[in-house]
Amino acid sequence: MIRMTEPSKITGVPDHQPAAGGIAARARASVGPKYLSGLNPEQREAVETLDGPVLVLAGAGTGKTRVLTTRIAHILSQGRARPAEILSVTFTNKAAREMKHRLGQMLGHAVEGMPWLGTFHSIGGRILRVHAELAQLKSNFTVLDVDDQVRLLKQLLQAENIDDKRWPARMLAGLIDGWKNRGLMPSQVPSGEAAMFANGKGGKLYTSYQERLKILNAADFGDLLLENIRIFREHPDILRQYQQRFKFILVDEYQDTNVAQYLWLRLLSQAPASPSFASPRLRGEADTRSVAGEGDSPSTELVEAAPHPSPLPVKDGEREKNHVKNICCVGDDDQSIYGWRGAEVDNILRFEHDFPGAKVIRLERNYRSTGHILAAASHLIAHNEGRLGKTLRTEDQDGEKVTVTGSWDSEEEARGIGEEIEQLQRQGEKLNEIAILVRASYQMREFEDRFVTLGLPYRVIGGPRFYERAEIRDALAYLRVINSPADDLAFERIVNTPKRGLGDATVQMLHDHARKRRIPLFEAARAVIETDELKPKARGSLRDLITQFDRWRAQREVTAHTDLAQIVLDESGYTEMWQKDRSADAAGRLENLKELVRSMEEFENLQGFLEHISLVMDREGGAEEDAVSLMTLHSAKGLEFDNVFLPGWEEGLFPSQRTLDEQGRAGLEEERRLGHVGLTRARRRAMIYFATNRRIHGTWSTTIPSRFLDELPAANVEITESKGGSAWGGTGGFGASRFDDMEAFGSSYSTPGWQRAQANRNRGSGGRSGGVEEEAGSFSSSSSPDFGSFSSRRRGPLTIEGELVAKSTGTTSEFALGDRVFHQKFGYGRVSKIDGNKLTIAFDKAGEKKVVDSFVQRA
DNA sequence: TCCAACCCAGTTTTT
DNA sequence: CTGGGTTGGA
Repeated sequence: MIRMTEPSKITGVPDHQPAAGGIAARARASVGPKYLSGLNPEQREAVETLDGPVLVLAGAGTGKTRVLTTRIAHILSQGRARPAEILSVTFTNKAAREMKHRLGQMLGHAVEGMPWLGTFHSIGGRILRVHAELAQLKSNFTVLDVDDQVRLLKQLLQAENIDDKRWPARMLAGLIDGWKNRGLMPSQVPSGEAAMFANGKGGKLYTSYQERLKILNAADFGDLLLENIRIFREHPDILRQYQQRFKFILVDEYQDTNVAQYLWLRLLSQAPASPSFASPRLRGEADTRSVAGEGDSPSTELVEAAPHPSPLPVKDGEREKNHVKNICCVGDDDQSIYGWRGAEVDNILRFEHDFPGAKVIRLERNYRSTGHILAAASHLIAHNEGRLGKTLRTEDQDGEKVTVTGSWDSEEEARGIGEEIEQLQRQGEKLNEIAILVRASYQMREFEDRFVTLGLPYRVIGGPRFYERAEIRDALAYLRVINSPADDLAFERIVNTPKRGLGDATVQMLHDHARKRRIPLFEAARAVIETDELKPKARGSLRDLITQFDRWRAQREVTAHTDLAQIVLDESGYTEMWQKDRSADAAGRLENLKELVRSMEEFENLQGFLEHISLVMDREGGAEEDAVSLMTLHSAKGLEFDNVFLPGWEEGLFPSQRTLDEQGRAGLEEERRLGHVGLTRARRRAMIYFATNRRIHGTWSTTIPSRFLDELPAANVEITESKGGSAWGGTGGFGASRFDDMEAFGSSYSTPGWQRAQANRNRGSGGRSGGVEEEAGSFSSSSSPDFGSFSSRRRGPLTIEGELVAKSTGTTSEFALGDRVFHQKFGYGRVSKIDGNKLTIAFDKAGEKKVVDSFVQRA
């Protein structure tokens, strides 16, 4: 059972990978350990070069994860280090899990867990908990999510009397996050930048934000690394301890590291400096002085500590090779797509400079895509200037050319792709092997509507992650308040959720009280209910809430933490709140809550659960069923599919105008890398689309094809007509030939959705220029008057339509007019019209929609 | 305190 | 055109 979200698909390590080429390699392979067999010479070199800094430039589909895991296995089997002496960092939990999984397979569970294999943040958090007191925290500190962060900043803005309309808390959160990404503590923020926010108050706000965090015993994501860096710099003995512990360091996705992560790695990667041995000054150390002397004049600090665009270069001769630990960074500069989030492509581009004597190994053999796809992707990315340069090659066949298809508008684009997917499905392709990769998430809607109409199963990848969902955060907030009564942010979050009549006024009052007496909100509440400052109603419900919390805390001693969570959710009325909710996603939310409680079992106790949850939780595994995947190009990184659709290649959308405006040439290059990532997701077929007209913010505008289309090599690309026949073996072009195809397929494949698609297709690309007026996701076309002009010309569709009519007059639908139904996407509604298996439903929330009956169930 | 009518702004996302 | 957030009335 392999599903798209399964770890095994994250990076392609195909079974069909040829044996290592080259006589020497083959000879070695025959004598080497078993895990080395099957590696190609470059991969093998990357695995076996254990000493000194190594940069593995691993192009898409070249077996990057395989190299990383095999390298760890090699280190262990060579006895060079014990599991606990290897630091191995990834960006995502998914990647970390995947590595653990593969290591387990490779080593046959011989090695008990790798304690230091994890994400930057989880490892940083772990280290910070050990030395929490050095960051004025307790070891059980809370990791704040974005919501908490923003709420806290809002309060600070209010306290400063800053108009949070003009200076939104979210913006400040972004700024602070950016500073932290760059490794800047409040005192190190360049004054110009600090002044940008709220007329010069930005820096001060950052400072007071940090102070508040300490009081709340909380850290945000940025702190997990930044506080590590601070501790390492201020306490060389502690740093040395970690330097000695980690004999080997491995880094995944190095191209995505930001400055803070870079500094963190740099500090850890230095050979432990023995007191008797004067170690050369490294980049990381140079900064130490400025931070250590925080009271010093700000000017020195600014000069030294504002590493932008990248920290100070290491001067030649500053370091000898044997002072750098065995660090191996794996990455692909051509897949760096997170610059806007603080990632510094520079880190990977400057690796050799930062780590003199570094061995650079290129993995260029691609085991994923066909020749045409690879050529197209390589050509495209070759237009970038800021890159180290790799040329992907494959021993696979050329395969099918990459197709480029123009459509009149985005709706036709969605129709065309929907149709093509059904075509592929007919050819026996699994929907799981089909993906649509969009630049911006708003493009998804059109496809969703289309797929709902067609009854085509699809799944959206990405979107809000599990622990980011409101219901999960609410539930966690309850548990946080139980765990630590001083967690004001959590208390504030749930004090009136579900509604208890404790609104802004009450909360404000509690705040005043708490601030005056310097006590947590919860304690303030306890005090306030003894007074008559609140109206009886509010006072009563606040008292009830506090009594409940006291009871839950008492229960904590005698109840398993999972049971406690269930009790809290039920008794607080939180479960009930969603049970009463009639909106479409209420059921899903209740399901998520169950999942949350279930997931708690993996942890020892409530404390342990809360400490890890914010770092480790991610979205649920998703259904196993066969479905088309719909996601952004960004979330597609690391995945692969046989068939990949790339819609929306238009100037302004892709490359995104905003990125171009804000980042200029660097932005363009990042967009191009995004295109490269998109293309290289495809194993066998890559299909690019562009539309001439697209609705942006509600208004239609004409667009021009993306410049990236011109950058594709003509030899590997085929321009098809608005619904190309040739892509799947037809004669191409429209008119009679395509029509024949339809007739041929009509007999064996005749879902109503498919038939509608045929009708729509003809309407959209043939007769009229638009389709603009058609309501998205509706069935209007199949019964609209102009269908006549279509059917009068040809017999085929008429027959199909005949069947459809015959079907609709029968009593095939299990639904009756006025039935209450539930739809996965639109929620509850009432059937207002029935036409065969097509239902018109007036949804409570989503309005009137037409859907296939198999998509709804009786409510 | 709560809900409904307005108004405005509008990529990409992990931890 | 949508959704989020704010404002105004009950």
